Amino acid sequence: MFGHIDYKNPPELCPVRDVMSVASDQWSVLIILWLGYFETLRFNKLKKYVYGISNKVLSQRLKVLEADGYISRKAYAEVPIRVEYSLTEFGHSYVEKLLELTEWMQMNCPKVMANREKYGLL
Amino acid sequence: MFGHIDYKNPPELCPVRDVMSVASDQWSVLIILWLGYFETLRFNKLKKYVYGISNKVLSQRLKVLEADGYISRKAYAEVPIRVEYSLTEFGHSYVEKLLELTEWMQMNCPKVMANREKYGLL
DNA sequence: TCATATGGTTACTTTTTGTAACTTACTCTT
DNA sequence: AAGAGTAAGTTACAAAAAGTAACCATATGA
Repeated sequence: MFGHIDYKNPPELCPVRDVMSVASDQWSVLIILWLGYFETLRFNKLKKYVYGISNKVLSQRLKVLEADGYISRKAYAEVPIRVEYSLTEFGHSYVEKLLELTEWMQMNCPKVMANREKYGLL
Repeated sequence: MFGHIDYKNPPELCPVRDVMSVASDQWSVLIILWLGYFETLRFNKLKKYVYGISNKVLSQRLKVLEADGYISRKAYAEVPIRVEYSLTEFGHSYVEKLLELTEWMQMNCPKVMANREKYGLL
């Protein structure tokens, strides 16, 4: 991220930004966290846990998360078809980092809410 | 985040999601990281470092980040006006967490790029 | 025969972002 | 004295992303 301080460099030279924008996307985070909690989840279950996500965005995110190597998709030729999503080893290493962040969030959430109130009053 | 596993609960009961969506937003992250690197930055400098951000989004983000308590804004009644942004103590505690995440990203960025290549070939 | 289930996709609408020009008020240049 | 420059934004308009809801194939159970 701070590898180059020369801000005139175009973002193409900072792939970290690109990688992060996928991995720390709001929905991606929730998907990865739930897959970390349950070892494997099917499409519709995942949709229920990641409350509020649409089919469209869920399938989009699953694709890019698979492409980036965080999750794996296994389809079983049954009827109706069964598809199972789970974290890869790489995904597991990421979810650990994410959990640290969410713990911080959970701890500091009340503080943020308080700040918002205070700010709103001014 | 996993305080309630009952996925039927509406997201209103999970303010962590709300707080995170502000704090882990793509642009917010970059703003906070740069303010962590330089103690204080003015609007236009910040804009140069956070490469690619627009005036509009920058000022939006600065407002919500201020409201949530991560940054503070000091305006000096000079001509032309001078405005300095910096992290609050709370913001500093957050940037530490963020740096852990970005270090992981930086380390694993090549792996993600490799995964993308592989995936593209199939 | 009609509804149900799965894992999506598609067309359409709404919301969010990005772009670029403009603002205010003072100072420096020509 | 006219015009340009500066700082920190704002605003109107265009483009991109996200949300909504209907639909698809296929088979099973009522």
